[in-house]
Amino acid sequence: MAKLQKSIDKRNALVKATIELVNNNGFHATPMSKIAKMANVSPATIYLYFENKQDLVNKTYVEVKADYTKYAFETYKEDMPIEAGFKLIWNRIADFKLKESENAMFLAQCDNTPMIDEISRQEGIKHLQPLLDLWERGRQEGIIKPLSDYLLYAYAIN
Amino acid sequence: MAKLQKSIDKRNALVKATIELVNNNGFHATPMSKIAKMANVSPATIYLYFENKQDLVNKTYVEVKADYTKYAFETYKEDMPIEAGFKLIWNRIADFKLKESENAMFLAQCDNTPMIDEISRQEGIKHLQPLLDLWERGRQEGIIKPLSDYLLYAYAIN
DNA sequence: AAAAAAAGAATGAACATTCATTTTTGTATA
DNA sequence: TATACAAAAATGAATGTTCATTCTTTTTTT
Repeated sequence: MAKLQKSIDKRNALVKATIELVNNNGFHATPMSKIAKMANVSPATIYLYFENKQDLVNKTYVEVKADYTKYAFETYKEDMPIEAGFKLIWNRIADFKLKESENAMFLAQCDNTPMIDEISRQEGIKHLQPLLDLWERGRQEGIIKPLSDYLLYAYAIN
Repeated sequence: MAKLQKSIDKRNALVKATIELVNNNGFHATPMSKIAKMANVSPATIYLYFENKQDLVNKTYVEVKADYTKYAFETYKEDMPIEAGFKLIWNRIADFKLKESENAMFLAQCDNTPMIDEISRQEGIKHLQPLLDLWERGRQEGIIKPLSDYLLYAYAIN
């Protein structure tokens, strides 16, 4: 009971400010004082909602990742044909990156940086399980060639 | 002349240490003192080779990016058929990520983070021109569908 | 022996976190 | 319904540390 006395709005504002500031400046270059200011809160108040800066960014990461995967798999059904499944998910991911670009950008930074604790990283990966399952199913049905495995390493072009 | 009095070995050691430490800790969490220590040099010495920390990481980025694109396009010829060209480059990129994973990791961090100055970022993009040209050629020859354009946004799955 | 390179220690600013108070909220009593 | 008061929430300022950069001195090179 007594737990949710603290304003959920304030917490949300802190998470939002974290995303925006980290996107623009990176984790270590965004001081707690600025996060506080953007959320209209005193620096000390952040510590009522989060243990410390690391905890704040870890929790933000896991939450955004959960939103992301929820969106990606929203319309997917496990009994879909492999190819249709991939196309669907692929498209949903594209949508997410377009429509929620702030969030997508934040995830990209977290995923390519040592800024998130290993534990929270694992936590985030768990949400991707449906995709890994689909991959495995495609493999077993012989639709995914061994070659693809190797090519996967080049999934991004910067 | 007088310029290259300073040891190229020392400079290389600094660049190498930067890559390793930034990979493990991120830009802002790797102190100049540690970079110096790993390169067997005094902190002050870094400033004989680079203007400041930002300059060190900018230059490191541009150099690694140059290596990367050199490798990616090494065997590519401009008169190749579109598809063959893409496959070749794609494979070379995959190779690079496997064989030079430290460097690839460093680039990924730079490309997904506000840690590099805009100017150096542009500088890095210039090297990718052959790929953009190929893309444009594929478009003109009608081999690349408009749809693909949209899907490009989902080129990565984390 | 002059000039260049390198060193280590010193400086000052930035920042995460804590501390001592103040403000707000919820509730029990009149 | 109004009042008092305890608990929770919020605050702003203080603390102590970390670090980029500079300064002065020493070492190396030519």
